[in-house]
Amino acid sequence: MQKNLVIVESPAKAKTIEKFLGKDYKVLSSYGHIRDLKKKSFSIDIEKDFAPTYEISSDKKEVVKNLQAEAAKADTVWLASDEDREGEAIAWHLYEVLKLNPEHTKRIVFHEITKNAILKAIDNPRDIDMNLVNAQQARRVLDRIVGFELSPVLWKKVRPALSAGRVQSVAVRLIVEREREVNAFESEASYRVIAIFLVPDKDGKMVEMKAELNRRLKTKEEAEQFLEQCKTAKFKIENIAVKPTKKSPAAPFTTSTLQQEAARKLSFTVAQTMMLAQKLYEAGLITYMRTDSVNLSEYAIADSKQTITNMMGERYVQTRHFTTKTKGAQEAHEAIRPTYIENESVSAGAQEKRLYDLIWKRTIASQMADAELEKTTATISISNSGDHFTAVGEVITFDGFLRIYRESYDDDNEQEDESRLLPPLAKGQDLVNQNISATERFTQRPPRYTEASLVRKLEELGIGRPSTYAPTISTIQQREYVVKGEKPGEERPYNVLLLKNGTLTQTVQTEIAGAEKAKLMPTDTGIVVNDFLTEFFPNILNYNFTANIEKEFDEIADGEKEWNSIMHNFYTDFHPLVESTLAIKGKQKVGERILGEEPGTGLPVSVKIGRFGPMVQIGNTESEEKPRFSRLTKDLSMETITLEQALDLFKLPRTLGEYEDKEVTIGTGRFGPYVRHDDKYFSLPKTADPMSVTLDEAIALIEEKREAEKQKHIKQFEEDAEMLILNGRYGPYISYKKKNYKIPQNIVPQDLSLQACLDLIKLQTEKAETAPAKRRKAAAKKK
DNA sequence: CAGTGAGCGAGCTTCCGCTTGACTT
Repeated sequence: MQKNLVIVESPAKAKTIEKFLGKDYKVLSSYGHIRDLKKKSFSIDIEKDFAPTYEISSDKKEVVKNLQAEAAKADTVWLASDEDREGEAIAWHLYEVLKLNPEHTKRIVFHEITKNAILKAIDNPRDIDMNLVNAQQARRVLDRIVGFELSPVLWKKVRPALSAGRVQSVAVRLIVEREREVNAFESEASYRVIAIFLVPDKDGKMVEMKAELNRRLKTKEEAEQFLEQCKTAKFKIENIAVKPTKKSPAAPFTTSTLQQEAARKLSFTVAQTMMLAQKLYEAGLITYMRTDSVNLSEYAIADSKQTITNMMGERYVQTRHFTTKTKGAQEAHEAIRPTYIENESVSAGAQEKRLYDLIWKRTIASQMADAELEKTTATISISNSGDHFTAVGEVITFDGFLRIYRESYDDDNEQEDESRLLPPLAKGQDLVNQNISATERFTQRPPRYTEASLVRKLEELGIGRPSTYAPTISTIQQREYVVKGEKPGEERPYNVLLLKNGTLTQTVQTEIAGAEKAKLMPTDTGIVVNDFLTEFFPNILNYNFTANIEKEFDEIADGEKEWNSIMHNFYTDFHPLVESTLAIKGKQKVGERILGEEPGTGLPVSVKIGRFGPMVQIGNTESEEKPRFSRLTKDLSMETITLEQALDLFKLPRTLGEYEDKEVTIGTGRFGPYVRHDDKYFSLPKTADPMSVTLDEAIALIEEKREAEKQKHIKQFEEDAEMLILNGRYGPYISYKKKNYKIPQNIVPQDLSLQACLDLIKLQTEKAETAPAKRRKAAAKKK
C-alpha cells in the first residue's frame, strides 16, 4: 500500500524526485497533457458559452490507466506539475480524469529540483487555481477557433491541406516581409579610406598601423580628390585617448538562446539542438531544456562559484542574478545549465558533448567577473585637410569571463577583430605613411532569417513557447510556405583607389555579394497565403495580436475577467470575417494573375496555385476545349513570371526524333529535365537546357544509362529471376520483389547464394516488423 | 535513401502546448 503518489510532467524529473522523497512516496509522470480537445472535430460549443469537449489523447490512454490504478492505492495524491498556465491545467485535468477526492489531493509547485525545495513544497500545498486553469482553457480554445476556422478558408480559396494559426501564420509573415525588404533593397556605395602608417614598436622595429578616415566619401571623384590631397600632406598624432571599458557575460541559456548559439557556434539546426539537449536531460546531465527562464538556483550559483574558484581563482568569480525580459515568459523552470556544474565534460555522444560544453561554458561564464579592456584611440591629423584618421587598439587587461566563453553574433564575419594593441605613440609624433586606399563599399541589405534568428524574433514578439519553436519551424516548411535554402550571391565589381609612393592607381576588383546559406525563404504558396490572410484577417496576423490577447489571459488568471466572455468578444469580431471571406465569390482564385493571351488561339493564360502547387493554365473550364496545365519550374515565381516564360513551359515535352523505331521526347518533371524513350526515363544533368538538347545528345545519354544498367547487375539467379544483387548509388544491395535490402559490410556480394539472400531478407523483414508502427508510418508518409 | 516523371470536380486536410516515442551505420 502506497502512502503518497506524486505526479509530475516529465519522467526524468520523476526519477530524480523519487530519490529525494524516500520510500513513502511514489513519483510518476503524466508525460505532459493527458487530455485535449478532440483531435478531428471542432469540439467547442459556441452556443454553450464555448464549452470545450475534451478527450484523453490516444497516446495517453495507458498512462492514464496506470495513474488511475496508482491513485486508487494512494492515501494522498500530490499534483506537482509546473507552476504555469499549462502546468495548472495539467493538474486540473488529472484531478478530473482520475476523479480525485479533494480531501486527499494536494497541489504543490517547486522551481528547482533539490531536496530542500521539494520538501518545502510538500509542507506548503495549495488548491488548484481555477483562474489559471481558465486562462489556459481560453488560450486553448482561441487557438482551436483560429486554426480550425481559418484553415478551411484556405482549403476553399487557395489549396487543400493548408493550415493557418496564431503562431505559424505570423512566422510566415515575418519571412515574406523580410523577402520583400530584401528585394526592394537598393545598396548605396561609399568609399572607405584606410591609411597604413609605419611606426617604430618598443624595440625600434617598424610595424604597420592601420587607421581609418573619420568619414566615408560619397563618390569616386571625392575619393580621388582626397587622395590627391594626401600626396602632399603630413600626418601627425594629434591626440591619444585611453579609456578603460568593461564587458559583461550573457545570461545563462534559455531554449531560444541555446538554439541561436548552437546554430552559430556548432551549426546545429533548431531541431537537432533540441534532440541533443533532450538526450542530455534524460541522462541527468543538464536541467530541463524547454524554458524561458534565465534564473539559476542558489545551489547552482554556489556550485559555479566553487568551480570557478577551484579552476581559476577567486578573482574570476562574480555571482549574478539575471532577470527575464522576454514578453509573456512563464518561468516554470530554471535556465538550462549542467546538473552538476563541477563536471566540465561528460561522457556522451560526440554531438551531445559539444552541446554540453557550450552549456557548461555559458553557465560558468555567467557567474564570472567582467572582462576589463583598455581602448586606445589615436587621432591623426592631416596637414592640409580638416578631416582626420583614427587608429583604434584594444587590449584586454583582465580577461574575466572571456577566458571561458564569448557570445557570437549573426553578423560575426562582418566584425573586425579589434583586439589588437597599438604600438607606443606620443602626442605630436610625426608619422610615415606607407599607403592610403579608398575602397568602394556597399550598404548591406537586411539578412534573411535563419531558423534560429526566426526563433529569436518570435520570442521577442512573445509568440510561441519554448516547446513549440522547433515544431513551428518544421510545420511552415512542411506546408511548403517556406523553404530553407541557399542563394548563390552575385558577383559585384568595386573600385579600389590606392595611393602609394606618390602615385595614385585605380583597380576594379570583384566580390561575391549577398550569398546566403540555410536561410528561410517564402514559396509562392507562402506568399499568396500570407497576402490573403493579412488582407482579410489583419488582426490575427498583427505582430501584436498574441501580446494583446496574452494581457487578457493574464486578467483571467488574476480573476478579473471570465474566460467565456473574453472568448465571446473575440468570436463576435472574428467569426463574421470568416463568413464574409468565404462568401466572396470572385471569379479569380486567390493569388491568380492573368498574364495575357496565347498567340493564335487568344485563350487566356493565367498563373495560380493549383491542387499540386503553382501552375500556369491556358484556357478555362467554361470553354469547350479542356484547359492545359503546366507546373512552374523551380526558377520561376508567380510574382514575376512573364507571358513568354509561361508559354515556354508548354513547349515541353517536345519530340526530338526516333531512335530504334521508338520516339525520343524531352520534358521536364518534378526532378528536372528528362529524356523519354521506350517508356524509360533518363535524367538530364541539372545544367542542361531541355530546349536546346539535340537527338544525338539524347541518344548518347540513353546509351550511357544502358551501360550503367549493365554494370548494375552484380549477380542474378536462374532459379529465381526476381532475386537480384545490384550495384546502387550507395554500394551493393539486394533487390527482391520490388523491395530493397542491404548487404552487411563483411559479406562479399558476389559470394552470396540464393539461400543466403533469402536469409538476409528474412532477417531484415523481421527487424522491420518489430520496429514501432509510428516510425514506419512516418517513412510511408514521406513517399 | 537504392528511383521518381500524373493530375487540377467527391473522400481528407487544420490549431498550440505539454511530454517522450526509439533497438542505430
